[in-house]
Amino acid sequence: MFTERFLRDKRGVSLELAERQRLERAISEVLTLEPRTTIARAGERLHQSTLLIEGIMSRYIDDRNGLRQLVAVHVPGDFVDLHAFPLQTLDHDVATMTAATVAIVPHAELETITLEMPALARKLWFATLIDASIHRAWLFRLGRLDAVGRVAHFLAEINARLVSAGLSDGRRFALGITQADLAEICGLTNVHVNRVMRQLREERLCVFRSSLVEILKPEALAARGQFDPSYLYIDDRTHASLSSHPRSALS
Amino acid sequence: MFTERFLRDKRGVSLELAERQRLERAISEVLTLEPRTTIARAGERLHQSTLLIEGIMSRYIDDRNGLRQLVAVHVPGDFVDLHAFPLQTLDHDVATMTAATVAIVPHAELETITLEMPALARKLWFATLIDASIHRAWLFRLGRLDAVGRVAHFLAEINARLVSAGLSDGRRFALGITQADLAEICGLTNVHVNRVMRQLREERLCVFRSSLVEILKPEALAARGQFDPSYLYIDDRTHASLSSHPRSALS
DNA sequence: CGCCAGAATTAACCTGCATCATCACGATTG
DNA sequence: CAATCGTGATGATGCAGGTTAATTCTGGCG
Repeated sequence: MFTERFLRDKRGVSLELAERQRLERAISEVLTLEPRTTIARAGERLHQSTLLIEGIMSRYIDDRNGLRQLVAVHVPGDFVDLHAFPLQTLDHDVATMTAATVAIVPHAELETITLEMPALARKLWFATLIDASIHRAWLFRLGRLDAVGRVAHFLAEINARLVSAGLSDGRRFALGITQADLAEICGLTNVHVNRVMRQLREERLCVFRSSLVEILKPEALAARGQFDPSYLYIDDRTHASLSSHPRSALS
Repeated sequence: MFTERFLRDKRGVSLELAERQRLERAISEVLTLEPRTTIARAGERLHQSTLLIEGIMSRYIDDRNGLRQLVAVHVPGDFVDLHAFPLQTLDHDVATMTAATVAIVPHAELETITLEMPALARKLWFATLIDASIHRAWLFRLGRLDAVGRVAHFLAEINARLVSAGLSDGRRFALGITQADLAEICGLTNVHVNRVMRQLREERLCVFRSSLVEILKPEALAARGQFDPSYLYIDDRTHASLSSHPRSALS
């Protein structure tokens, strides 16, 4: 079951058995990829999309000076470049961060699905809109938070998403990325990220060591980053405890 | 024809006559709105979406201190909160910036369209993905550009979009927003935006006065903001001249 | 015509983060 | 085993942009 984590725990759109089976049938191949492998470049015409099964992937935009801004980080269960199906070409590059396993879904299959299973098509649409929602949270992060807040917000987000994927217990998780990656995510320099991590460590909020993240005070970390998980559209029943805002708790 | 500008000049997805007529029929009412009117709040359950016919609208996320980060600015022809149809609730607020005219489309109508006209449904999906693409360009802007670059990038973007909507000649356009709005868009303070505008004026790149924008050197402005319009998915035939990158020119 | 509110402008001061440089540690390679 | 490289850690210095506050400018309106 390669699609096991896709849309798992997402509010009101869990897949029907038939839909899941149809998606499984749509997979043409399963690949393992090396770390730091680019699988799609901006402007290329794409004829397939990529469902991430294992590992961490990223999407990024390069600037004139070779610096890059990450615009998305993907965890297992994410349909990384599903938006390439309606868009046909992308505005950014797509790459693995760690070693990864991915399932390839030809656009021709998605085409058939949109014609034959409109309810499933709607769920695919929904999945791409969650990515957009995460983009907006990242805009908030870059536009309104200071360095410590940005890192705290990102770590709280990735923790929530990994909990949802069954890959974090809410306090500890493996995240095979470096401080330099964190810098490209948060719009900072790697030097300053290092100082931020020290501060988070000294405040006993969070420890990041050799790609293992340990969150000591989840609520305090979320509060420091003004993190409110509602933009992730995770089903409330499963994870009422991730918020820094009481109003998001189980009602 | 309220849908006249919707998906106009968008690469490969112009509407068929029947599709446009179907969309027109889906409109339940047309409203005029005051400036600075909030029409949807984060978390509310929505049962309709809003097509912007005239005026400028925005979407924004508030922070703890009452500061806000704009995550989108909309021009006539944009289906402002179409993503509320699959998502049902939004992660942000939606408001007018200027006085505006909007067409209301009930989600029940969109529901019918997805069942009966899958090709049109795909184009609606496409429209929401352009918004996501713009989000990514904004992430690049906030993460990698300095203050002057951010403002230059935004003004170049909004110019390109208004050209596409037939509301700018490529050099001059009305944009009923203040410097404080610009600050909320670019993640700056209004004081600093003022400094930036003076610099752009002194460098004779762009003049912004009482909500009228005049771009003196479009190419230089785009270059200063590293603006490459390909993320807008505008049909190349119509606007090959907006880029700062030769490779985006008419081929 | 004077009044007023919102917007733009400018100045003085301060700070968060970039920049540049160096060093330590562990893993990988020849 | 030395050499190299990737990653993390830390100090010194400078500047872009934030903060605060005061002063115009502008358009609308009685």
